Amino acid sequence: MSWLADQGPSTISPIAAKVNREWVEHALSTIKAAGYQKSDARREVVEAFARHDCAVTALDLEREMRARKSPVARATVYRVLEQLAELELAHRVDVGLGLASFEPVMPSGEHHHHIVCRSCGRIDPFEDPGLERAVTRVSAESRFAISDHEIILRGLCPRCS
Amino acid sequence: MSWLADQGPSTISPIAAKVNREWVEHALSTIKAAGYQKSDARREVVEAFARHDCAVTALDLEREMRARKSPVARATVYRVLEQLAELELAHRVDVGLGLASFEPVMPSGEHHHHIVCRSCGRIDPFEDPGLERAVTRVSAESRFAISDHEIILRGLCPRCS
DNA sequence: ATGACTGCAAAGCCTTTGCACGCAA
DNA sequence: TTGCGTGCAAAGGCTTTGCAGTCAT
Repeated sequence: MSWLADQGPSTISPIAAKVNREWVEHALSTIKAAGYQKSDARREVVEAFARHDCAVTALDLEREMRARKSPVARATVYRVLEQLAELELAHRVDVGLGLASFEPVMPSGEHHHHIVCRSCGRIDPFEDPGLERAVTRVSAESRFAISDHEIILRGLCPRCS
Repeated sequence: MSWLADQGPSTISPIAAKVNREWVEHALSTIKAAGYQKSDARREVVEAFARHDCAVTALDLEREMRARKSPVARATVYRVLEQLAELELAHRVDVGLGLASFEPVMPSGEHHHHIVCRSCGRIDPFEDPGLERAVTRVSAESRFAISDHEIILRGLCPRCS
């Protein structure tokens, strides 16, 4: 079994949706406040990222920007994503496909988790308040200072089962 | 921030504990039943693996076996772990450190989840029946045929916070 | 004897880093 | 002008693969 991604776009984010302007502004102002200077490349990455609300990889973003004729160097994509993660504007999620993916952090605090098909790699997001409460309780009981959590369900999607 | 592991043994499994004979026998018989033939290298890997009850990487196992003067080629370690995963004797867990780790699957079905320190990389296991019930409920409600789940809490360990 | 398994080395892939150039402030 | 930011290419690190030799059956 190969769990490394192949050449093509990952199944994580097949489509590029409309950019989330609100999030972009939130992100850009946070970035500015953190002392970073303004640049086209960074804005491109932030906007490309803001078209997603579920896990995307750096390589996906690179491909999308190239397709839109606003190419940004791969290294820069990684650097910007790293900065976003540092500023808590992005969370790294690791769905187990061997490559890092990220998703935007909503200021509202709302977030979701992932169901991954072990056959086709399809990823669906889900939310569940009860589960969320349970995780929050466990986090509070822990001796760690928990700031984040990740839940992944694995199985076969309707089509593959 | 570098999230790739460095050269040394990962913090995931600092010590090699006593081998779990019971699990080894369970594994070896399952492997045999699956049609694989007997070999020293495979047995070594299975035994090394059976010394762990939390996440270990292929490279950890390679190092441990070499330290025990029973070296097994890296490629073989990966191949055996892959076979174990296929036979559901091991689960791949992805704690987000950029390398794949595995843990033995207990026939009893008991399992735990992980708390990862985002500063030092320390990984603690935890169990929580209430959380487990919530995940099970969500899994059942999903349209996927869920066979497995993974929960990761991230934050700062007592020493780092 | 036949096919499976191992070890070694090379290749692949994702990610990071070094460095020279360009741009923001 | 100063130094941050970018692009390119090379290096790093984990994982996989090809192949020849060895071992189980």
